[in-house]
Amino acid sequence: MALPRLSRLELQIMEALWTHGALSVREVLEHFPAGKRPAYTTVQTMIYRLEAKKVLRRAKKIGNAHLFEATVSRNAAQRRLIDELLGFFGGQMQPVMAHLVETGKLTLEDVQEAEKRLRELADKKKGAKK
Amino acid sequence: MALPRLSRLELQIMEALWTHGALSVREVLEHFPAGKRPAYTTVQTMIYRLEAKKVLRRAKKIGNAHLFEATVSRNAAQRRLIDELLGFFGGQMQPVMAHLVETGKLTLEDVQEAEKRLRELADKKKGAKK
DNA sequence: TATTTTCTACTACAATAGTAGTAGAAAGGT
DNA sequence: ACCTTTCTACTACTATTGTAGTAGAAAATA
Repeated sequence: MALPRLSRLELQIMEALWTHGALSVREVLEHFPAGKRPAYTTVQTMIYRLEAKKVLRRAKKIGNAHLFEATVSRNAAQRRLIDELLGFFGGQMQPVMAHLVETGKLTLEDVQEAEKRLRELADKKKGAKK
Repeated sequence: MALPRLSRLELQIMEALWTHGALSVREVLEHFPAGKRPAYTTVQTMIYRLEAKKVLRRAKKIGNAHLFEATVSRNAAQRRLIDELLGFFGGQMQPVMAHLVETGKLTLEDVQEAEKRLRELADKKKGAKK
């Protein structure tokens, strides 16, 4: 089964696990920006749901608390997100790039790095074919 | 009020309006890929909800049918989507770019165009400052 | 060991999203 | 004018997401 769609809150929780490894409910909670922390049991519920979706599992137990760890990679989840976004743009990347450039989210280094990669891929393809 | 978050189905409906202008419920329905068309009233319900959110309005009436048109631009909606995506990546665009390149979603032209834009912006900034 | 704290396991409920049926008005065709 | 089709305006129900309370077990601590 492909990895399921993760909601906003679910992703925030997974982020904590991807970044810090196995965590308890309380630790996940504490990785939320103070001020906008949901209730302890809210995080707990979401973690249980993520467990049901099998994107995380109970790794071990410390004291009476379970530690949860991600079972899907951040990379896979990111790809899914990106692909969904692409869906809306029907493959048309110009507007996306344009917006990223205008708002300064994309640096010259980012772009040059991408260009280098593209050229490498192009070369490899040419070499392989015929 | 900022434009509200639009769900998947809502975006699909808006897409039809952005692309084809004012449409009736039935016309929007027909712009769904045959095979995965929801019921007529499903589309109708979503359109009513979009109307409540004020992202579209009744433009005119042809026969007994209303024609609906978008009141927010596709561009604004796209920006919102992109910004949301950025949130998850914490501004780190490398993984996004990498994925786009690997999967061939980004062409060399796309990247070069972006690079040109970036240089223009850089020049303008330098000129303005000092 | 008695008390307090902290967790787990459940349950509950509101909001949003997706899906669609029904009744009756309006238009269209014959 | 009458039957048929097409719309509108409501209503309804399910699934998902976000949010959190409660009861009781387990651990920490006084």
